[in-house]
Amino acid sequence: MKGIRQLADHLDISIGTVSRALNGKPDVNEETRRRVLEAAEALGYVANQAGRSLRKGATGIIGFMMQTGHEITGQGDAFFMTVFDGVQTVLARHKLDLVALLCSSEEDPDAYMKRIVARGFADGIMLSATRIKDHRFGTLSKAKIPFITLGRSQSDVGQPWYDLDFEGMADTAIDRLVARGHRKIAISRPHGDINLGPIFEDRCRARLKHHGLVLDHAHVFRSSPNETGGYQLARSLIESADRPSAMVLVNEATVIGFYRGLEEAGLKPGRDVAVIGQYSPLAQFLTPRLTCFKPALRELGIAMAESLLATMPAFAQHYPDAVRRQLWPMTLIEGESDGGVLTG
Amino acid sequence: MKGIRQLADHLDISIGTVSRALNGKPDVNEETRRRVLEAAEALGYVANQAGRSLRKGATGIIGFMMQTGHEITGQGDAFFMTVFDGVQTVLARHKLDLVALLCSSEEDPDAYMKRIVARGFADGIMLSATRIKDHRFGTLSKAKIPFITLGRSQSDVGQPWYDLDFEGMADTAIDRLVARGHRKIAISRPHGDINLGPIFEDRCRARLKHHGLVLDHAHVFRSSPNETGGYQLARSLIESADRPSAMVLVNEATVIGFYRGLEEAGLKPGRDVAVIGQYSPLAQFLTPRLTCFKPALRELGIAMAESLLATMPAFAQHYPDAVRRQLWPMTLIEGESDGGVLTG
DNA sequence: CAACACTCCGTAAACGTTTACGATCCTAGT
DNA sequence: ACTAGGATCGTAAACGTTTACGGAGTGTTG
Repeated sequence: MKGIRQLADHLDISIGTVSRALNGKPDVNEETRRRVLEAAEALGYVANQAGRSLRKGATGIIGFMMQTGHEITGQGDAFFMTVFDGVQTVLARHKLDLVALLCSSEEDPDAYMKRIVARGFADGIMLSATRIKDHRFGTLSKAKIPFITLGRSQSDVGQPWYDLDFEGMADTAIDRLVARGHRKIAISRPHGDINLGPIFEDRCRARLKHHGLVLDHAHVFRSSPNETGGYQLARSLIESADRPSAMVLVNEATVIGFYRGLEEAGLKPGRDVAVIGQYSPLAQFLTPRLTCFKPALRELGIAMAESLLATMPAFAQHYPDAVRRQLWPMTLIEGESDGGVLTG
Repeated sequence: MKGIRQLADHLDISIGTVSRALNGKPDVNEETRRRVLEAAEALGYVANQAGRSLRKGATGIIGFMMQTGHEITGQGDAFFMTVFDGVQTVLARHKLDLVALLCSSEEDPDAYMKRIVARGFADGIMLSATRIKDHRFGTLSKAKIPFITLGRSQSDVGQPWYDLDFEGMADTAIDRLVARGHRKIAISRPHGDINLGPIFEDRCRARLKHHGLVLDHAHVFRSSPNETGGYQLARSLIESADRPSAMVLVNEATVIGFYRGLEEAGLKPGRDVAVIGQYSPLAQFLTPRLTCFKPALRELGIAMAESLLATMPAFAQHYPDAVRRQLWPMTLIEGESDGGVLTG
């Protein structure tokens, strides 16, 4: 089946009518519409995407940008896959397709986004791993491409965003540790310029201050968001002067390396060092089970997709009260990794 | 910048010349070419993808299909991300873009592939999680879309494929366990119709037979390719009559759940039950460290991309001796999880 | 000087859609 | 019977490129 031309000839009607029939336009006889749909099905006709995009100036694609090279995307694929799944269910309603735009580790993320934008790849973009200064925001904004971010940034241009409620996580984690008698509490934040870093550190510091405690700068550790990063984190913690009795890990991928690092030094998580982290599918299979914060990721995907569509003129009508920006709650899952401080 | 028309007007030359200059065609004066390139750069002109695809009948996109909903893609994102990274480096040479095509858990993979093919989404496709009978092969073959699979299938249509060398893994793992005195060896294979299942089981059985041993059907376990699947696997193993002393896990995501399951029953991996698995970033952080088989994934991506391009007329010339099909080797990483059987 | 070759460039068609506009036909109201 | 208006459909332009073809100009050869 070549194109709409052949389909029209086969039915002996004009291509205009065929197009209208296929696209559900009103001014076409229901009987003809039925014939057209049947013939299209029978002959396996599907509209050519290039032709359609060219004419309509839209691609019907929503892109989700990710970085390959697991240095950065150490977040575990369960994370993104689950979010994607939620996004999909919303996009499917509007016959939009979701694709993951994969930026190679060899390419600069900002340059990559420029290419994607210039090519007119997608009608809307979702992006994560937001940095403190993130040029992708400006690129998208200038090109007037609707987008939403998972994560905040100083480069905010008024776009909608969602983010995990790391503030809530910080507060609850600190409160909990303090209540269990911990006084010297350490935290880890992603290294580099990931925006989450300062947000989490500042909030932890503030909450500790609220309890009359201080967050020692030497107790703010930076780690790669992966297993090895967690291992090195444990090493650093062990060697640190005035060793803290508790650690809050903001990145979920570090926890297993952290556990291992402690164990090699004869320290047991939950007994010698209290550990609180972010949920990952591993959390409940660790020994001791990790006390952690778990976001509802599929629902996050749904909400983000709706928020994005609400900013796109073609779909906004369907989402009059989508929540534009939101700190996404995480629920506490109690494990045994955050025991109290040793008394005596 | 609207289109090539504006750029041509601005330079006061025809659009034909501009197009030729931009695309590196020979019959254009080098001086004019320079001017065109400079102006394009200055005005930020980039060719509209829809127009170009329409005319050329090609999109410049290679798609890699994945399933969301981590039931299936429990393989860990480090896995795919690393493969992608390799693929990218090859595609970049030809200005091809790689996107991940995400099939929602709610949609049938075969139907999804049909949609993608019909839309003319990509010039070439890579796919994984191949099933014993996989209709995607036929869909792609009929549409004459070049594709390569990561994994084999009975639905083979002569397309190029790569696969991890699970046969080699089976042989080496069995040999190793047998040499350490194990006689009752169990294996786990993915449940459902993933093609890897029968391949791995058959090879393990054959290798055991080679040693004069039999693979009891009751000792062939099926598990979901994720942490929970591993946990349930341990439960099943523990409850099984005539309990095996060793287990070979073909899926890397199951290992942590398996460890946990054993521990809860007071069994120690490497002492009470020997465990051999497939590498994952977790492997070396488990206690005991997992003895496992590790593929070079980035290189796999490179090789697969080259093999795919070799089947595409437009690029074949660059890859005269790409390896079309290949069992990708895995190297043994020795941990402490596969100790010998208890004597006495 | 004719003939030819070569370089460079402009013209226009083609790719497959969607959609504004107008034409046709039919029904109903006067 | 005449007109208004609605239902349905055909026509053709437009979207932005690439590329086959041919033309103009210049230089080279016999």
